[in-house]
Amino acid sequence: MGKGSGKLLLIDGNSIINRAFYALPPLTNSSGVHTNAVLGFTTMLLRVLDEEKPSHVMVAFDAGKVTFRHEGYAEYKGGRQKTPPEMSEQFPLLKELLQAFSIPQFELPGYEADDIIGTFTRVAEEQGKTAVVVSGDKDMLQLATDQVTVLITRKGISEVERYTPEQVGEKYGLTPEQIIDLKGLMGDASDNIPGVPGVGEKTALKLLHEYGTVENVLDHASELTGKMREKIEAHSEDARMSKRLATIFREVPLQHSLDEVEWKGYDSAQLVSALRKLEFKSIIERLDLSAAGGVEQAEIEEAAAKYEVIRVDTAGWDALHDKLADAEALYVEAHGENPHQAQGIGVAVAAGSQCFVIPFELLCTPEGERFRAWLADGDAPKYGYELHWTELVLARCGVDLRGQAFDVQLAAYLLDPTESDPSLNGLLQRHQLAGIASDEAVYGKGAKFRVPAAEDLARHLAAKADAVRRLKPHLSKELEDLGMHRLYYELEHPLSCVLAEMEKQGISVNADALKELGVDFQRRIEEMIKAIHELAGFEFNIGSPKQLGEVLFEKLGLPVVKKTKTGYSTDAEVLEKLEPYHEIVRLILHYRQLTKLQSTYIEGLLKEIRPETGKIHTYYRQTIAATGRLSSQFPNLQNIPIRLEEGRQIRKAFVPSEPGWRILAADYSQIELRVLAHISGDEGLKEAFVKEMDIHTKTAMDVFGVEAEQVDSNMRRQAKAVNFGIVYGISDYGLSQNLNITRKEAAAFIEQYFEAFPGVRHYMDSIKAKAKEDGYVTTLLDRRRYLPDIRASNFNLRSFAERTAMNTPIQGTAADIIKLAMIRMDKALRENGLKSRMLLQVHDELVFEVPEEELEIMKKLVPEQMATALDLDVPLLADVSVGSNWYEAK
DNA sequence: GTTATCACG
DNA sequence: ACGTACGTGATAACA
Repeated sequence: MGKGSGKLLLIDGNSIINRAFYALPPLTNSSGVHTNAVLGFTTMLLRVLDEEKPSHVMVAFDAGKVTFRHEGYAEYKGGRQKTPPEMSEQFPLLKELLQAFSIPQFELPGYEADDIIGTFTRVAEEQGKTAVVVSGDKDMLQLATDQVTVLITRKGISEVERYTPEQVGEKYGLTPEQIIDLKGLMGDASDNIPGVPGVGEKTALKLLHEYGTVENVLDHASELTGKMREKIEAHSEDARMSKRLATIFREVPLQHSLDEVEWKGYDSAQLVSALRKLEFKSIIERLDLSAAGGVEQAEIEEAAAKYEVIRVDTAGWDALHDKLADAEALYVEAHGENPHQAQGIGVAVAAGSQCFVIPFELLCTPEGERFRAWLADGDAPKYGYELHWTELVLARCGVDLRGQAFDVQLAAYLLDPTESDPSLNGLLQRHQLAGIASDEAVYGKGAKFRVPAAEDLARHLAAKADAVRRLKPHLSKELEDLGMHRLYYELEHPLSCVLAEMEKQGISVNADALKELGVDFQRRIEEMIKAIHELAGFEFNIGSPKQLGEVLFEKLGLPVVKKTKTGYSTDAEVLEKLEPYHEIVRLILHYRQLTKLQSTYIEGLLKEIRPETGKIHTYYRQTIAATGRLSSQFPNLQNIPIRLEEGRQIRKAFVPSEPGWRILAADYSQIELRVLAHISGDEGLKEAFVKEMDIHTKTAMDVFGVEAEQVDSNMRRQAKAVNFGIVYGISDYGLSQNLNITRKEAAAFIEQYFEAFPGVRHYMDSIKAKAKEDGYVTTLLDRRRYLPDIRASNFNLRSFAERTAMNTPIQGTAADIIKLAMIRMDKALRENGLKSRMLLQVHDELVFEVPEEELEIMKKLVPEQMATALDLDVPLLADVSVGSNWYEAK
């Protein structure tokens, strides 16, 4: 395409979809997904394509919420109504459809669609091409020139008004450039652009016909009279700013050439499949595409909504009971993230060609008995979504769940643990299955949450149960294909049931002990506040990093060590460096420490103790950590203080739930370095563990080239840091930061380490190479993590991916091992008929409560099960200890 | 909602 | 030359 020929079609995506949404009546496809705005957009698009016959096409979208316009005026677009979920759920659909049309989409953080379009028209003009801009926003008229025509939708979107500079002149008596001045004076309520109050279109036009520009109007304000003069003089700054806000920025840094938006038409098969998904039958017919498209899409359409929704109420139970033998998928809906608190909404079961939906209130009625028996029947297999969470929700109203056969969320996590959208809709989309309505659209968001009418609710929950059923075969096949079948069925799936038991059990926490500690902390915090304010010379909020920064660096003039994006950094690392300068710093550090303990651990934990039982029930999330670790929420019991004595006291409140019982804790010794010894095969490292040497001392000996007797505590400390660095995927910079040494010195340590442990060096090199080759890394049990950035040309991204490649197999294998140990312990407790209970997991530690008479056997059994969970080339070792609370079990 | 900070392995 | 140690969750302040 040479210069001078060609016509660009530039579409303001946000504006058009917005117009379309409000112009067309609500419309949903058979699974309840709203589609009216996409339909309107499509109609407009086809019409303009037909009429304009462009050579190039693109659609621009606004990206993010904050643009450069907010820098000068934070209220820009403020007070706008939030986008209703029925509309926002249509954006992904539209974007998918545009892809099927082979139409490129542009968005750039910090800029709006009209800026991108403005930039394209500038480039088009420079290259002697013509352009047609489509928008619902009259602001765009400022772009009109001899080469650029602007189409503004009217009456919905089926018709457009065509504006060349002449037509702008006819309609407003202005040049296109003056449209900006018009807006500067009259403002725009929808974007929260103020303009001059009291000046509307009429007045603004009159002024502009007389004076031409905003600036000129302001310069000649003295020639005006009365109210008008007062208003304009009082709001001259508003007018100037409004003009700036209304000006389209035409220098957006886009790294694209016009060639990239050249449009050669769409692929019929792709388009028809997208249109079928949306169920836009009339458009398929209009384009005469009925014959196009593969069988696959037809199947998808057929699979969608091919079931009957049956609402179970007081009368509907019998039909459900008859079909329970065929039931496949279960979906339990509850509102809230915390399974120990979520409010039950409804239960859906997909069975044969029917989906039954039971309101949650009916679950525990006498009529629900047979259904509850089915839920509790271990021989009645159920596919589900987040079954572990579901089990806890049901348990709260005394309903047992057994027979979990497959969890689509858990499976999806194994297939890609870093996938950010774990929702059912996300899963459906990734497997190219028909989507369902978004929760946001059905229930509303945040405070506006409402359970819809029974019929709408039933349709939604039925769609979810059906989605689970449709997903299951795809996911289990993929697990099979990737060789992850055993990881799922032998590790993660059984573990989810073990976790649910632990969480239901909970751990007893002595509230009085916590409160007592809290009183002490509070007294000391108040003393410290006084002392800090006295040293500063005035009162301020020490907890505010902003105010603290001002006090330290402006009032007291301490040196600025580090900055954050928003101001001075005041984190512990910085404060430690500042300690010698002023005694206030030490107090602030201590204040921080105590307030952390008070708010997160005293007050936070007290809120989580259930008054009826005195227990805390955490929730282990099994599908969060990219490495395969668990995470703990509501509250997090994996970060209870231990490193500093003051915080460690908190652990005294964690006690056995039965009189006379004890807390038993067992933790793996150096599990990650042992894993490293195994997977790297390094002889020296393996030998160190076989001979049960102190690994940090051994490292110090090799790195510093000295005998064991010559290793002092400082050498050992540094060697320990090197070992941490190795596990994290070492870099000289990271190690230098940690040890407060120069990068050169750190690099020398690392080199020494690799010379002492050549097998480790080889492992680090080969795992990076393998990751580059495959695009992912795996653990010993074939857990997988993709590293898309491993081949990035950006140094930072690539380096991050390389460290992850080195760390994930180590951290992930350690996670595999303790998970195995948990399953084995659970089994061992049952098989030996023991009363002891597994309560907590903290990555390399398991915590139990044990009756006195089982102490001896448990002290042997637990470390033994942990040590033999997986057979490595080095021994695994678990240390065990017992106490009357978690503090003492150390 | 995002940011800074800090608790753990 | 590039500039971060790996993996999490909770809280208070701020926007």
